[in-house]
Amino acid sequence: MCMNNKLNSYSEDQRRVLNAWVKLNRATESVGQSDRVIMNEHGLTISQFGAMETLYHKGPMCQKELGDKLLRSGGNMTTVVDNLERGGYINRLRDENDRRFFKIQLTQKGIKKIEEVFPKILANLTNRFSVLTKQEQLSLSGLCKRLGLGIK
Amino acid sequence: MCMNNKLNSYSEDQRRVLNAWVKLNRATESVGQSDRVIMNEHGLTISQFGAMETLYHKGPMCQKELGDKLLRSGGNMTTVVDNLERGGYINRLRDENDRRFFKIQLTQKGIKKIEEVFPKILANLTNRFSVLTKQEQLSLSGLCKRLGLGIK
DNA sequence: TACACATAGTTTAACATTAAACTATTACAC
DNA sequence: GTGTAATAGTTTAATGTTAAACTATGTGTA
Repeated sequence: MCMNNKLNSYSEDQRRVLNAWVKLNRATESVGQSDRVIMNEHGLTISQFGAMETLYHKGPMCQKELGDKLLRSGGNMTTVVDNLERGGYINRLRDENDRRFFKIQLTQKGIKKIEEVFPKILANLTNRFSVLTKQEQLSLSGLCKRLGLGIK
Repeated sequence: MCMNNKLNSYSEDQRRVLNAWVKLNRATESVGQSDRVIMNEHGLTISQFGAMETLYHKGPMCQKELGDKLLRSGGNMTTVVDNLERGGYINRLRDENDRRFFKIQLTQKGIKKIEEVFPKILANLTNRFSVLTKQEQLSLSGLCKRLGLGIK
């Protein structure tokens, strides 16, 4: 039926990997985009929410560490932290022991915002993941952890 | 030990969902970023590769359809297709039956490029997914498909 | 001390991405 | 037929994102 039979030219192993990658990507984007709509309704971007959520749950840290946790480049962290600072959600505190570092910490306004938005994101995630059983959620976690870290 | 015990304030159900979401995101980003390095070495961005790969495997289509498949906005497709057209990788063909549409199709240069780069991406994916058994890859596909589409 | 090297952060150019407002074209109801 | 709604695509403003070159600061060694 299909005019394009190029996918048939790949081995079974290759098709299985391609299919897994496409499904993984689509699931991540689909859930992520439903989160984004909620964040936007509260005036935050995905990156801003991600940075604020990390600072909220893991405490103050420097930009480099934040970028490492969020898998983002240093230049990108400068941009995102600039915009959060302009919005009054975070402060940059120069580390006087080692002046290369800033300690990034949430302001009261930032704490209030993340405490307002995070429960709504959590509710959305709980809803999205409710199509999987508890065991399936644990299974997905385990598979993704190994895939992300390269652990057999 | 940890100064921030906020995560302990969530229910077991909530922590399981949060953990699954973090792991899913990290795995997708980790694999995606390894793909990106390869694409960049060949002068393509992730979006450009994604559009060309879709056109290659599914045949010519209009921008809207391409955007639907890639989960991207219409405005974004204009940008990406503009840049691909400027690079000589695709052509816009006006549909004379319904002049609202363009048919986007790969040029010979585009076909040559995707046939050069796609095998390297496929090799990288095969390598990254090799930490999972065949059964685990199939299991991951199934879980992600249901999560992405909201199917119990 | 001086100099090489490493690390944190910034800047720039190029491209990606969205929402929203917009144009052009087609479909449909009356 | 005419007007209204729907659809494909474009534009704009704002933000995100990277790589690469850069500044500032600290480390370590000769």
